[in-house]
Amino acid sequence: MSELASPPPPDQELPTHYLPAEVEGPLYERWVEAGYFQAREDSAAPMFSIVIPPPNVTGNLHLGHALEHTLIDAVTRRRRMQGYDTLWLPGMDHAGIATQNVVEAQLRAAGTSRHELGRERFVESVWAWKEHSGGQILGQMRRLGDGVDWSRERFTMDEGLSRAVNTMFKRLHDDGLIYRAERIINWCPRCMTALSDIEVDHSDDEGELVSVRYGDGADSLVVATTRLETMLGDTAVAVHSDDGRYRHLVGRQIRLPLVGRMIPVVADEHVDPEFGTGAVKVTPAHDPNDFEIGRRHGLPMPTILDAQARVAGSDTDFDGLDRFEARQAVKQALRAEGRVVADRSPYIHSVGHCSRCRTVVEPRLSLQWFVDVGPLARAAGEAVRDGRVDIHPAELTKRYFDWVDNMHDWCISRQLWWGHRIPVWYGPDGQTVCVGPDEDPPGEGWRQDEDVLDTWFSSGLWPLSTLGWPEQTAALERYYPTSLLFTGYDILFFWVVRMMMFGLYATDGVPPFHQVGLHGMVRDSRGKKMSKSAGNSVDPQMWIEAYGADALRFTLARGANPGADIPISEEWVQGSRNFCNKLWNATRFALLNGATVGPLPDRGQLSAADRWILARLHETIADVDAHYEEYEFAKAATALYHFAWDEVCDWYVELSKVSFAAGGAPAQAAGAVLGHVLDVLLRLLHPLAPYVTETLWMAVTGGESVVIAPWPQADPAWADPEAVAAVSRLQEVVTELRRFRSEQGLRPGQRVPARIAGVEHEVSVRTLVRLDEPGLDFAPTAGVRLGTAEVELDLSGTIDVAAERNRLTRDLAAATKEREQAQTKLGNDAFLAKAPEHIVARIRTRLSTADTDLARIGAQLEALR
RNA sequence: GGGCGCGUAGCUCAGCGGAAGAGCACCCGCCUUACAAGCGGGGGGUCGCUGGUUCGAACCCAGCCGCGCCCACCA
Repeated sequence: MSELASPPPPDQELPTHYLPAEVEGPLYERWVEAGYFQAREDSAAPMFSIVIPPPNVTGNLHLGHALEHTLIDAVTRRRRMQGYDTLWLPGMDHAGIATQNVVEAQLRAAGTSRHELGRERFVESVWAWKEHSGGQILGQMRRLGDGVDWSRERFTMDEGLSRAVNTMFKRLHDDGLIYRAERIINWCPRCMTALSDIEVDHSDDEGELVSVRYGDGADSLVVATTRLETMLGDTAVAVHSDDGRYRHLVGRQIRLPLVGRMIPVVADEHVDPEFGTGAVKVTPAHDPNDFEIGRRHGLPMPTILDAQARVAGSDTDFDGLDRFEARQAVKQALRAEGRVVADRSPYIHSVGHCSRCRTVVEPRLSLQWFVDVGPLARAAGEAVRDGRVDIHPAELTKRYFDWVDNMHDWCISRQLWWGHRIPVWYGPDGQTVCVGPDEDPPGEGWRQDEDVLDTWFSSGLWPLSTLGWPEQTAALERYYPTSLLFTGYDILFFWVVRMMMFGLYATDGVPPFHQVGLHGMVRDSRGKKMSKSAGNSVDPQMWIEAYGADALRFTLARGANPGADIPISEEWVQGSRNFCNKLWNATRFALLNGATVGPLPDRGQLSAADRWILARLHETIADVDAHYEEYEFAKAATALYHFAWDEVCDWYVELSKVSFAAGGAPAQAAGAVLGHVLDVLLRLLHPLAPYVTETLWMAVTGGESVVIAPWPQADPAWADPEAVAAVSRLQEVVTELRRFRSEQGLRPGQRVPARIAGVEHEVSVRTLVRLDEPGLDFAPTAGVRLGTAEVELDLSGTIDVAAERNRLTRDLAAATKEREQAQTKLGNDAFLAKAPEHIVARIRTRLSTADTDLARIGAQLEALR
């Protein structure tokens, strides 16, 4: 056990309530000034480094940030107390879409757009907003007291990051893993940019399924589509090669209505003969499947929609119409020709939407940059399969594999203006050059690719770029790979996989972290996702101000089961604040009664209560420590909550009053034990409630700071089954007597004379239940018996017979049921033969207990007649 | 269409093979000298349904029913 060689605490006067604002004020500054959170790069201590997910800068701290930082900070504080050298690698989103979304929304509200504003001024605006909201959010983060260096400099897209991005692009490019190709990509006509697969949200929407006859006479068939306007770009009709219905048509040309051009009927395995008519129109430039069919059959691929999804270049009267207008116009025209065979509406089908603006995504043939993820994803999968990287909770590992094993090539070019520009230059004669970080761009007549890189390209470099990569810096040497990445499961694919791929690639096989920890999303008290549109989102700042950062943090931790979402509401935060207050007052009691921190007295000097709470303390240490190790914050928090409140406050503190009242050696022992228990408890709680535990711990121990106090170690030598059993019996007797009192309508404060026999710790019982010694005129009017305990009470008058009979009757029913259950089991030969010894023994004990209870209760009921 | 997960007290959730739990809410009594942000007592659940395995099932298996989430190129 670690004893603190510190002076006895100064006389402390704590107010009766925990006042978070007063506590938090100076502490954070003090921690930072003392350098508790600085990594000691020259130390020989083991190290623990964490990549911190950058908060999205949109102006306000939200509960997601608060949760993430609470948990990461808890992990870090524990590691620091365990003697690790710790480092956070924090950052703001440096190329993220959130900020430019905000700016774009503002522009839209002002009736303009980025295209009117111009590239240069748009980028300036984004920077300005980033500066503004970034500063604001950093200030808010500090209220949580996580002790990280949140200086502005750490959160800018600086030269170092650009260099890392450029280096990675160049390497992948030169290795042939980045290529440029015409593909069908997801295109947002409003944002006017390409989107990667995961930036598209699918939902089941109402549309219409229109069946149209293509061709004439015998050379005709019926196709169905939900996007009728795309027929203007059709270059074939496909059927399955085994489909007898259409065999005669394969290879023939049929006439495309409205447009008039002749298109072939091709046989392709992709077509499902069971679906619809078994014939499908093929629009290679506007549908991913059709594109593949087009490639297999060498079909032309005319584009008939422009960047804003207006019909263009179709050589028809529909040119200039918006895609949705065109859809109806085309249908009218086809109907006029009598070609619409069926029109199912509404037809529910899955439609892709832009995750930024909800606009319906249009598949579009366009020239984009891609990463060939094959070898990268394989390596990312391997690193987890062979155990170099652990994912917590393990259940999410399967999802990870599903993802990396089936990953499509990654479209990394975006037609946005804020971000890292693709470092490829085009020469006047069609030359292409990828310019590396130390190379000058080519001169006159060359122009750089207009596109910028997907935000996750730079984010994926986080573990590297924050440590100075591509330079071989000392930090990189010391802190790569990091120990842990802790983030929400929702960005396992977006971010984690990307970091894995880049990290492994850049270092020839060293994964960027040893462990990945995943937490859930914050929900409201009814389990609904918090969102601004649903109106149930909460500004954590308000709760921090009302209840304190500790209350918010403890609430979040108490709900954080790995990988599962956590519900939260104001009542929960209140409960946590109340818990902080409980700790506060328990400490206050300890200080008022002269609790000390120092060597504990010999075991012989300790009361049963002392030995009991110390045994429970060490069980709790072992328990809580194991939970922390597995990132089971909810279990750690709950265990501490119940130990502190139910055992320390409700029982040990009450029992210690007997010792303190006795004075002398018992009082000294209780003071030492109480001081020790609080010391350890506060240390265990510190990761989850840093401010209140720091304040109280300093008050109790007089130590410099709990931040640098050693992490408690469980010592099985403190186990004490005898004391645990004794206190358990004591609790039963006290509870039974309290129950009697309550049901008899006795006021809690009213002292009652009683004669007690067969009870081990009589003085404790008398104190806890407020029973006086019997006087000369003692005239017992009621009795309570439990086990060996016999208590006679003088209620000076008649007792409430009805209440007492009611109480005993309930007990009788319970005992009867108990006995029946036990008897049934014991009467079962199979049970006796097959159940393990200790289970049978337990049932036998239950039976005998039930028997004695029945006899006792029966006698008492009899006596009431 | 696939995959994963969940249905336990009014609400949010733990428990995951041997006597149904917690927090909040609810009812009764209390300003009892650390704490009314508190103390003591109490009520409340055929653990989604139906079968199966087992001496024993909230817990394991199968099938239903009802919810989530993720993935997916069904025109």
